[in-house]
Amino acid sequence: MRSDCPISYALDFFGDKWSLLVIRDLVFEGKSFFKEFQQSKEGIATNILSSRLKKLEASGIIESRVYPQLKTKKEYKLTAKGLDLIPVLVEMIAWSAKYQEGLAVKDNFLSKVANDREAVVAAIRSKLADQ
Amino acid sequence: MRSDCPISYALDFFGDKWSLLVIRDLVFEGKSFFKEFQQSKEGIATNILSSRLKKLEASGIIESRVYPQLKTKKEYKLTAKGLDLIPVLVEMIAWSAKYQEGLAVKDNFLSKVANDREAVVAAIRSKLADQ
DNA sequence: TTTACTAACTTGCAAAATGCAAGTGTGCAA
DNA sequence: TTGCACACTTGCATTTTGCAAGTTAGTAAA
Repeated sequence: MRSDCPISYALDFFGDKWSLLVIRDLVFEGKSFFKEFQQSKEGIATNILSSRLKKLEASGIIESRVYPQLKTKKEYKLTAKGLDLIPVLVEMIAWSAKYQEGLAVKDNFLSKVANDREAVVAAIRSKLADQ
Repeated sequence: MRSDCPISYALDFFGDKWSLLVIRDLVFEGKSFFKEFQQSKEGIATNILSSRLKKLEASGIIESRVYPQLKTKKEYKLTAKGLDLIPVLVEMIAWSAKYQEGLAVKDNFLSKVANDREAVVAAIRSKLADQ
């Protein structure tokens, strides 16, 4: 930890170009497996992905278990601490959508967030819980 | 830009360990000058600070002008695009405060955010506007 | 039970980013 | 015109990242 600043604390967890993309894949893309993360369009290298998954797990943001149906696979999922990052992601999406056209953001996302941000977060959470 | 994903887009701006700390200093610490950023407790190197200020300015998140009272100084301030990152910072602070005790977060910050997040953001904005 | 296949890493090495110390250039005040 | 403050810049060592090529272990068909 670099200081007692909460922003600095958060950046120690996901202040890089890749960690939040893994979390994005878990939250919005329904991904759970190493290979799925690897196939995301940003193209993360396998060594970086491996180190990020380890760091996120050590940080208590994700957890993993051997996938029962195929024991060579590991299944990753968000912990409560990881799920609580959804509001951060939502604000980042809203900010990006406001300042850059053409991003992959659903049409009425901005108005939904402006109108009832809590409901947007709750909807994302409940969709995840179904899986 | 690595992809059309809004999270990825945002990370291209501030997906590192330093950019958001500069923005934090601008938003919460009332800092405006190179030396002030440099003196923050995390200890940013001058070359990194210089490159981050340039990148943030090129991105339209901050702007600078020669400080009239002392022309060797440059004064940095947030643009509208930068000010719109306040909600992201607020969510990050709330997340950190929830999961780590002892951080420098005001006592009732969490309850204020839970109770009326918009008001918290508006209060930060209006305090900044006074300067 | 051998062979092939798949998934999740690991390793080696080159390239890029970062950290640190020591400069440089410009304005200002004595 | 000397000294100083401030905002950078430079050089170099260290660290992190990116890429390609392994390695290990479970699975499934021959």
